[in-house]
Amino acid sequence: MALKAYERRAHDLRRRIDDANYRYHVLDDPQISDQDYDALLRELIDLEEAHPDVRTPDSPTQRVGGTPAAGFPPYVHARPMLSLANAFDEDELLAFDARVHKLAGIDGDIAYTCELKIDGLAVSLRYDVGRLSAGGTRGDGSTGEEVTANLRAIKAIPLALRDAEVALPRHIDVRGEAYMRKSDFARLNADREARELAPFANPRNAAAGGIRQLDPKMTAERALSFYAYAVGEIDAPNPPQTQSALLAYLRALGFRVNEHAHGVPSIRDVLAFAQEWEAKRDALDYEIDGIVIKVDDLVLQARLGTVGKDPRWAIAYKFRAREARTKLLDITVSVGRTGVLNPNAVLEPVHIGGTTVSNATLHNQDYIRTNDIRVGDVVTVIRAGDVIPRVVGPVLELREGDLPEYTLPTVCPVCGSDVDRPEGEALSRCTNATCPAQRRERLRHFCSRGAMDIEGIGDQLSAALVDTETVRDVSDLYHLDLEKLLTLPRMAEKSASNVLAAIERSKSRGLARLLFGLGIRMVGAQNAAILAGDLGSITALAAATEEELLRSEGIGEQIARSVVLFFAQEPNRAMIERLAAAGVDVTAPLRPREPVGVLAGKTLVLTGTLPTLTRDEAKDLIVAAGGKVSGSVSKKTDYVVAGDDAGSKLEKAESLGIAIIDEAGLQALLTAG
DNA sequence: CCGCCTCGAGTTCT
DNA sequence: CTCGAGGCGG
Repeated sequence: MALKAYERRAHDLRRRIDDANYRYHVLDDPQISDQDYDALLRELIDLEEAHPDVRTPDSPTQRVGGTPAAGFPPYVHARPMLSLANAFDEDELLAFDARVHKLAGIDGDIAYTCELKIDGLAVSLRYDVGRLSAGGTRGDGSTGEEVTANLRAIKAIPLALRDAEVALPRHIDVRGEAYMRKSDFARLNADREARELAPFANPRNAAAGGIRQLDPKMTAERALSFYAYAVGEIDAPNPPQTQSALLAYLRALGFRVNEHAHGVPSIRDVLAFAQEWEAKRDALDYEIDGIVIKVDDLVLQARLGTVGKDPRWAIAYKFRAREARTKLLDITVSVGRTGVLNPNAVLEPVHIGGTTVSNATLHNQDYIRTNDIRVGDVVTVIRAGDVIPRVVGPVLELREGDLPEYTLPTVCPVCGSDVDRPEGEALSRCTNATCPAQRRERLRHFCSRGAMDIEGIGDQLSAALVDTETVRDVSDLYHLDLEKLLTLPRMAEKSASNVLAAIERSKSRGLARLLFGLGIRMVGAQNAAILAGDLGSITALAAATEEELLRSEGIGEQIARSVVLFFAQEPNRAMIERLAAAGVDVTAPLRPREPVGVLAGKTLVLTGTLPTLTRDEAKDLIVAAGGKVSGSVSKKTDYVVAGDDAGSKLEKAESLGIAIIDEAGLQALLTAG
């Protein structure tokens, strides 16, 4: 059957536009001018409008066609999108290589593929018989959000695969990174600033926001780009057998593949690649935060398998902490719940690695003095292995004129009372226990998760309650009513009754958490639990002498004195009476002398993020089984429970030869008895 | 009295 | 997570 003339023309236009797209977005080698491109697209749009029957789903006019979705449906990955373990230095890369050798039972060199780790958003694209049928974000690795319409708006993502060089796969999931070029990011932010919108902190955030736009037109405006680097489920004749072949295959199918990806014969070449790109990263037009190393042989990859969510055949080498220079505009001083004066650096906002830093703690007077940090200095700020930025010191050659040395105020910046700094101690404290700042912070602490866990009372509401004198001490919480709450700003029926319900629920937390919540100096969660378990009730505690308290494990003179002092004060005694009278549980089950349970006498340390349990849940389980949870690893530690992104504690455990288990291992221990 | 171990307190940004 | 400091064993 003969095609009508306009059908042939539509087909021809689509082919030429797709080709121009491919050359422009994938090959970076445009052959026709923007004007010519626009003319072709215009003609096709007009043609399709005149003859809707010639419109096809993969027509270039359909990139921004989809209707805006309300929220995103879940997108289930046929094969999970894995996360990567991190290496932070060469030794860890070498350790990775050694592990691969050991697991694979190979003596000679192992070939790897090195790829730049682009800082964007990982997505998965599903192609059925050569056509983009769906796409989603990584999410938790097994389920993400279905954002097909938005992914179609990214011009570097082919709507249909090319079959010129390789046979089309019947089905393929292509994984890659959606990202924003630095130049596009700069343009976007300039535009947003002109429109008085808040600029994005970095290209990654802008890209992620772009993908999650409800209107695909907005995604298109973000000018996102895409690099393909992996394949999930695949059903194809002669699929590639190595990662390097896989990248070539993706390129043949019409994807952009990063041109710096590079196969190497051994780990030594990986180190060279890492060094090269750590030095050259700023020259690229996109952000990278490291490199990804994969075992090249896909059969060997499959043999090595995964542990948890991390493949054993790949690792991410993260570049060392980023540092930046910025101006120290001011030093402000805040007052903590114990009265400690905390100097904070107010910085001219500066981008470090992924985020904008504008505040950083300066710890105390000594830290400021020893690092010679002065207001007005240009300072160096780093973000090390942790996420918390640190002001390391001034850039002395940029210091202008005579800047005065900084000294902490000698009176409290909030209430004006005297500040006390005992001989030899690092911290200065406001001496006024009724200082509004201290009262706000004490209330916040009382309501915090580890203490009475009152949902809805955070720093905002704590401050409002204290400042309006609605709550003078924590016992007043239990005499609040709707009427009083509704007088506060941003408080309506709904939230007020939620808060009241949360307060009601908090009455049954028990003595250990109550004691911790009271914020007695030197009594944290651990000591509170010990004291509660040994004395059983707040009346017993209030009546106890120093000598009696000293019998408890880990309680020495200082702590005992602090507890006695707290209960000797009349306002505190009155507060406790009121708490008990309001129905707050002020008792605790007495601790058995010898812990019982399968973990009796065992000390465990938690690190990283566990797959299903929260840190608190894991801790509760261990304690219930008679075990102890400690914050730091030492010779006395029996097990380290390691989850995702485990930090230095894991290293320490390895160096001390302490048993390391994962969540499943912990569950096994718990059920063993 | 010294050194190890543990605990407390405070921390940035999204 | 890190620092400072209290508790306690050697």
